[in-house]
Amino acid sequence: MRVFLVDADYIVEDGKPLVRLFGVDANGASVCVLDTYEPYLYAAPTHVTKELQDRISKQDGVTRVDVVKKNLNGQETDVIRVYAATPSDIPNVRDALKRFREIGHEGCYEYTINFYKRYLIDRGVAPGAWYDVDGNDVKKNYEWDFKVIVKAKSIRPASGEKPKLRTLAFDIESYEEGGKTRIIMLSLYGERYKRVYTYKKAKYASYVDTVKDEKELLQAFVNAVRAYDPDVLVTYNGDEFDFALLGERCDELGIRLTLGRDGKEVTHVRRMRVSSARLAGRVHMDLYQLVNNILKFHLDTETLTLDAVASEVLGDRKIEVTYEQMLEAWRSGQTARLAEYNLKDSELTYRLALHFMPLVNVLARIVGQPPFDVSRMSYSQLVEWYLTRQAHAMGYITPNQPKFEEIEHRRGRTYAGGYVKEPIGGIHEGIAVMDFRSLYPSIIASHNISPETLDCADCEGVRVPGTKHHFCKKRKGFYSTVVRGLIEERLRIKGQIRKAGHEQEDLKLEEQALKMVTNASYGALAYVGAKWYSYECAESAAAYGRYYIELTITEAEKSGFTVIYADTDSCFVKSGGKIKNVEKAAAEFKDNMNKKLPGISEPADVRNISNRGSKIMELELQGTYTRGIFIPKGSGHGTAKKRYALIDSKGNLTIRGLETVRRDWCALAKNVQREVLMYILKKKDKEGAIGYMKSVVEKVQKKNIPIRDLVIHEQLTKRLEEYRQIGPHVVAARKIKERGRPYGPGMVVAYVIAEGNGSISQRAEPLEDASVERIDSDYYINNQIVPAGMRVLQVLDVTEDELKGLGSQQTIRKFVKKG
DNA sequence: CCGCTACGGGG
DNA sequence: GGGTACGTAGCGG
Repeated sequence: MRVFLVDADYIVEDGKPLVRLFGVDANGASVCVLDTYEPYLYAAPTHVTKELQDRISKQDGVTRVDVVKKNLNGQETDVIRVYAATPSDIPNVRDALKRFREIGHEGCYEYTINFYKRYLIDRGVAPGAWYDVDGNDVKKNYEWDFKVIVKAKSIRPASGEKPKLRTLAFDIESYEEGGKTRIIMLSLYGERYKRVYTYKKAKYASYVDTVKDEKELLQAFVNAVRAYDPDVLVTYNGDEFDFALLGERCDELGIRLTLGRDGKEVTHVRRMRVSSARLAGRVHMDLYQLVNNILKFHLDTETLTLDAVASEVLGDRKIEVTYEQMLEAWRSGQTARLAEYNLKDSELTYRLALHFMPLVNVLARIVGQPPFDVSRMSYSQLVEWYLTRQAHAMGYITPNQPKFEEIEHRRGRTYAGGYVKEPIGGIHEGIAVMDFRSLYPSIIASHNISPETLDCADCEGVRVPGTKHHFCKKRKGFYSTVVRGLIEERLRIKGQIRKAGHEQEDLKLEEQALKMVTNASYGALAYVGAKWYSYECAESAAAYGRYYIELTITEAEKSGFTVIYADTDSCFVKSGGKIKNVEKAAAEFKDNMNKKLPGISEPADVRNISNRGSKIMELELQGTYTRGIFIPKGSGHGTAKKRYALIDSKGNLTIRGLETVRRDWCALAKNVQREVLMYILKKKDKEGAIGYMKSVVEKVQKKNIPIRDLVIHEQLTKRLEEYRQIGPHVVAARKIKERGRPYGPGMVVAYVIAEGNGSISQRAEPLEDASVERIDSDYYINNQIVPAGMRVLQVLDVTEDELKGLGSQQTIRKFVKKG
């Protein structure tokens, strides 16, 4: 039987753990594969003796021990593998072992690897991939909703087409009253399937089912999910919201949320600060988790709302209903539109899932962990699980997660990061942008950067520029080997894509996923909470990074370019005067540079490490632009960020670092910044921009602005009394309360800043009570409009006074000069 | 300017 | 199953 694996967990049966692998067969039928495995951890005592092994064997929970050779911190070491009856014994065994004098607090390893993860790593089984499974049919032994249940005899890697995964999205709407939140509506969306449940009568579309009450709604939901029988159940923020509230309501109303294919209820697995809702046999994909951890780095949107993400990814949006309108609709019984709104959310969630599930599956296959976990991992965790799998395959022990004190200690040590050449402020024309593909990973791979090759005693390495470190020339390091493997695999896939000539969806996806893991590999060395953290390695990679970008800058200048700006791995150039065609010159320059970089010509200091033929380090031409504005450091607030805007020959605007979409800015301020950029970059019209700013300031002074452009939105996240920090939105909410209108946690307070005495916060006025005549025009000018415009205009030597039309001496002088 | 606190997504 | 996200903004001192 050929099975596409999507998830794994374990149960304990007759005192023994049983791994459950979940998947679908070629026809899309649900499959559960049962397999046995033994939980264990490693103990690395000062000396391995028979006596110690005997003592460990007698500990509670320990079933047996054996001695294995493992590479621990670069040393071949005899370690004791300590087996336990069940996974839950492992923490107890570890507690007991750490009290052994020969082992101590730091002497146990890999005791935090969850049992099903342990199984996947050790057996070389990866979700997101096809396997040929041989086994005995044991379906009759279990009352589970799988089409096939087998006890595995063998599991071998196979290949197959795109898996047929049944996907279902859902979304709830809630209403708070008297301190209690109830679910008022619930929608589901799948393939040729849409349904909304609610319990208020109205003239609805045919997909709406009116049930008796909330309890029936919950039961209808459970029944609907089990009838549709999805492999993937999707939400947007379901971990922290939908499933949390569903759990609460089901508890109170006596409904069992039995959504698992084993008939079990949803479990809430704790992860760090939050908990995740997990179902047996179905993948709960919380798209918000994926977006917030991984995808946000690849999206333009700053806000990660379903609306913003769907809008960017799908080009489709939520139905426009404000929170207040939703509450009002429910109160007044105008629920037909609410049902449409609710269903649309599920539809967007469903379509986003179809869009991103293939990527998640590929990531799962590469990292070797289930989509449930992978979709909730941060970048550094993704790399760590990849490294953990490679470590096992290569005989290395995975380092322990650092303890709190260790993290604090690491935090205290900083090193020089990427090199930043301060931008030449102002407007530039004819710009080429070059950057290194995966600069840090390619340095780690090219220069053999790894914790165990650092400052090796048996070879005299070439010093890392600007440091007192070197890396071994004779032996390959674990970390560098793994990163090199990632880079080479990606290059191999890229080669396949090139060879295929046509669009290869699967290969593209694989290449993208490999890039994601590769690019996070430096972070997993530099991040203070990481298992493979190494201050010296991270410092060395950064030092090499500075070396290569500075080399690029020097060479670019020698070749007749003016370097406008450079940051870490990118270099912005324009003609120094003699270059006519910047694009052509930049292309030639990068080809010449690449001949000097490791991977094409061999680097001097890693002569013994074979990298012939593979382009590990590569400078690429990212793009060319007709015009750009660069904002230098030290102007305005926040200095470390790259802040520039570019426009290409097609008129596309690229804005970086200029936060035009911050939520605490009113719409007017955001529009002003964008408009000013368009004046400057598209029309080359500085005076026009100033004139525009002046006209806006004047309009605000005259209060001739629609009030909705001045509204600031902020959310109440708790009850009013709980606030210790009284921000403007809290003040506005207090006023709403005093004036006898409904308010409560979760509401988005819409307010404006009014004239009068007291701090800005104190003068926050709820939108409904506000009139444009009473707005504090000085606040809007000085704290919103002018700062937004000045971010851009300060570079062109425009002063604030000019914008406000106050006629400073400078302004007058300029005016006179021109006139 | 510094230190403390709150925020994100969801309804 | 250990650890306490993470980077930023606003406020008060």
